[in-house]
Amino acid sequence: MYALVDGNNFYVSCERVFRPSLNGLPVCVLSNNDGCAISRSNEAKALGITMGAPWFKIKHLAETDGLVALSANFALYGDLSDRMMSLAAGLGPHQEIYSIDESFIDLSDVAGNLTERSHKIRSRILQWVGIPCGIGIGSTKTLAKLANHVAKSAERKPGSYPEQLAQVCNLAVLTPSELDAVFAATPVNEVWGIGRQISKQLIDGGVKTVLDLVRLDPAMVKRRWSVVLERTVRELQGINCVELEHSPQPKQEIACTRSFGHPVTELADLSEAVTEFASRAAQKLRKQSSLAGQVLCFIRTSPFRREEQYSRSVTIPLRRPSADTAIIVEAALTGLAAIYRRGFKLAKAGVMLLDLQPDTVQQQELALEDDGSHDRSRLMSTLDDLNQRYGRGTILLASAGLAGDRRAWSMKQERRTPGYTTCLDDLAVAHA
DNA sequence: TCTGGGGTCCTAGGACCC
DNA sequence: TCTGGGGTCCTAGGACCC
Repeated sequence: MYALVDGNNFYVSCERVFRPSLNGLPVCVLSNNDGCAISRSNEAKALGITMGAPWFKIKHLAETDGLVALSANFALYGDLSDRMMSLAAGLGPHQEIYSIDESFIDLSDVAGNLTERSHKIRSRILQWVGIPCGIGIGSTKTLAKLANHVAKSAERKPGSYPEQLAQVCNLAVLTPSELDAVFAATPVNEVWGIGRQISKQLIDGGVKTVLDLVRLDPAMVKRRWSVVLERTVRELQGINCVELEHSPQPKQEIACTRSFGHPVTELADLSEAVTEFASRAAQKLRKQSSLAGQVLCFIRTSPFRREEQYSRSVTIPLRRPSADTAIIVEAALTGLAAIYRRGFKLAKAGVMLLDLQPDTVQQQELALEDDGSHDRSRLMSTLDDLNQRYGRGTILLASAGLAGDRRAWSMKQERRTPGYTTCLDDLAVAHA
């Protein structure tokens, strides 16, 4: 038995914790560059704002309907996420943190009334952290996800599901006919693992609701679609196919990519950007104690603009696996020089680290004399410590250029809220 | 004028091997 | 006109997730 605890409209809810005046208003949080809406309050959803809607297309709603848009403040969301997760962990013995706002809890050996217990945890998260959650319970992870969808929909859209399923929905205690009714009321595209392409194919084939899907023969589903969809069908039928991850697995690839605030044409500016992306990626790499075998660098124009497109990537193998910022930046810049072409308005660039392996199994080269690698790794730890303590960008490679917003490629963030819980200068002040 | 960032898994097809 | 069978490894691309 699993529970899925999921923060409602998470980023917007985080902003509301520190600005309660936003309650009841249509609010959305924008992606980097204030590009598009990535979190929406219920009121914003009711205005018809879809996930990923470009800001310039919904901007007019600020004047006509009082829509409030905020730049993403990931430091704040990460911190509130940690607090929410530690309370959610109280639900059962094992927790898998699935994303910034979701965690699965293994309830297999938890005694007592799971629904009541979940309501208590939900209230505690709301009171202690300020984030409203939905909790779904089911015998597989896919069913728990579905239950979570029901819990949130029942609350947001009265009449969509029975009222008592709002906020906490435990599918395991429903009678077979109640369960069928829930399945029949849920469109197939709401199922975890069924996206746009597959749901279109299913609907074309007459499979419109979860009830239609759960009644299919898994073997047929595998033949006609894939093992992935077969697993989903089995999970909906109550057969566990996706285990809980008890400990977070190290990443198999690490990326740092950004869209630019303005189009970039010059190699010098691109080199600064790529230096920074590669440095940040290397830092993430060291944080999970890994080494990279290859470095990928890419640049591209904006696919949304009607002009000649240019998109190239190149993968540079390292002579031996490394987590050294200087080596990774050098590889990325070598790659950049190879794919750069003058005359294109570039909109985005990125660095990815591939072929990752634990730093404990590093294959040593036959060294006839001390190659200084020990000193290098101490230098990297010192670099990370200083940037951790005094803030990102305190120490960086000279090829990263000037820090701050003077760079040609810096992203736009015009509606950023304070780092309420992560920056001393931004602490809220209580007035007597 | 203005459209995010960071991941995972699976499959098909090519290269290569005996 | 005709051209085996079986296997592994790698990569690119598609689909999905939040």
